[in-house]
Amino acid sequence: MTKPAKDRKSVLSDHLITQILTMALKPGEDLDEAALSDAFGLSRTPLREAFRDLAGQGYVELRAGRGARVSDLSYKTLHDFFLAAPMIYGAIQRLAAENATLAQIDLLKDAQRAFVKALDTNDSVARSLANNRFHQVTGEMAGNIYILPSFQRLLIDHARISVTFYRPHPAGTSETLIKARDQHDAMIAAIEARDANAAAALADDHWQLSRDQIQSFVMPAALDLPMGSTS
Amino acid sequence: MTKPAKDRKSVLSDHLITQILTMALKPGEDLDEAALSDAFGLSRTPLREAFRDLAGQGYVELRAGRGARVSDLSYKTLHDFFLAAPMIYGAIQRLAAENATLAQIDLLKDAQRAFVKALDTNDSVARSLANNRFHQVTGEMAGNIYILPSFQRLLIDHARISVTFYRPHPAGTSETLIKARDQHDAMIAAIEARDANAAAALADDHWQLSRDQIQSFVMPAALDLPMGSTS
DNA sequence: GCTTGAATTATTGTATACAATTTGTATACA
DNA sequence: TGTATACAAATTGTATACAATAATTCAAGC
Repeated sequence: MTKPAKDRKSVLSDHLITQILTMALKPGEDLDEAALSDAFGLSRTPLREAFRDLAGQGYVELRAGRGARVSDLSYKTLHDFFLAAPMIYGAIQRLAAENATLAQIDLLKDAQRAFVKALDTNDSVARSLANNRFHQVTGEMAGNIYILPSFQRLLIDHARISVTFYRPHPAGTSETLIKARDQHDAMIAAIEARDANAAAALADDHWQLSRDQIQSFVMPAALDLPMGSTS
Repeated sequence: MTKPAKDRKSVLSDHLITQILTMALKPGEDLDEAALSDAFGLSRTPLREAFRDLAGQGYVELRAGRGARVSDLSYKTLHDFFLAAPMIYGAIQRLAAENATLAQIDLLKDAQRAFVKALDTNDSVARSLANNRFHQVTGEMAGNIYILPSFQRLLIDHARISVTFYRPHPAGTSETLIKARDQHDAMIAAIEARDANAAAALADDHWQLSRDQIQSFVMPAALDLPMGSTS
């Protein structure tokens, strides 16, 4: 009845990845070898190999003699993030438009359908993962092995930052999310039309949107009430 | 007398890294666990961990059930390389100029001194490694964790491509290498002056030089002899 | 009461034994 | 002669035992 070890290992990896992307495992949190090997029915050897794989992809950090912990997400990284993201995403979008196969375009449409569906459910975790999936596909489309590593790391923290600076919207889907959805649609159109410039420009728009979202979180719109009023 | 295992492990990693960068281990060549664990006095467990670390950094590839082999270097990767390199190196140079500490600038000067020294010795392997070291330092200076992963992968293949397309020069140091040396000096000056634009422009020049070198290798200058002449 | 330091405990790192998979080889058959 | 299949050998993956290292506790001294 028990699945082969190979499967258990990838189940563990997938589990940790989603936990990290959705911030269920917080940055800096450390991973307990004993507990996880117990929980997933793996001995420590393959478990530690999984940790190393995740470290190579940037999900966790391995400190000698002190085990693995979830990668940091500091103010410094936030700054670096918004510096690097427009350039890398722009390059990925441009290359995606130039190189995407028809099969990949179908995958992107599937991803977008899942994203739109997630918008309806109001499940912010599902939404973030669906968005992550969408951009992962654009990365596959671009297919440049030198740009991909940086892009993947950006995707990790894109998801985590989105969760951090997400504020639940009172009623219906927020304007920001509707814009994001429309931008995704425009990206698909640009890629399908092989219009690299348009795709790159859309990447910029997408980042403007992300920056705005965070700014409005840090500096919320002033309440429309006179000072000192009691509710 | 035997050193602690921790050291043996890093010795192994360093050894493999230099072997791969200098093409002593060729792309696609596979690494023998048994032989290496024997040679470096390590059991297979830490050895396999080292393989995974190197895989995460892009030196080797791990194929399930079939061990590790040195990362590929195909025509496709060559194309991708020259597409990505100017953008990434430009960004690194720009950020290096903006963020380098004085201590790091000293390190860069040390690296350049070593590079110049290697030019004199006519040892192409030492030269390539010294050049690699120089650019590694610029990466540290930039200090952007999102751009670094792609930059590191470019550095690996920068070294390997240089070795591949290097043609020994008849007498003295080749013009290309002298130009490269001068560009390095200019980079140091730009970084020290905090001139990000100049630093970025120098990255472009550096790439033009690399492209020229490869083009002259692929398309050698025509021999100045009439057809059919006998030597 | 706080700091320092030794002893204890917990956790991480390595080695080895065993299981599972893949690869190579020889033989049978078309 | 070429292909398929069964067996053998080699290699890779996992589990567990042991060693080394880091963290914690508790007591003694300042």
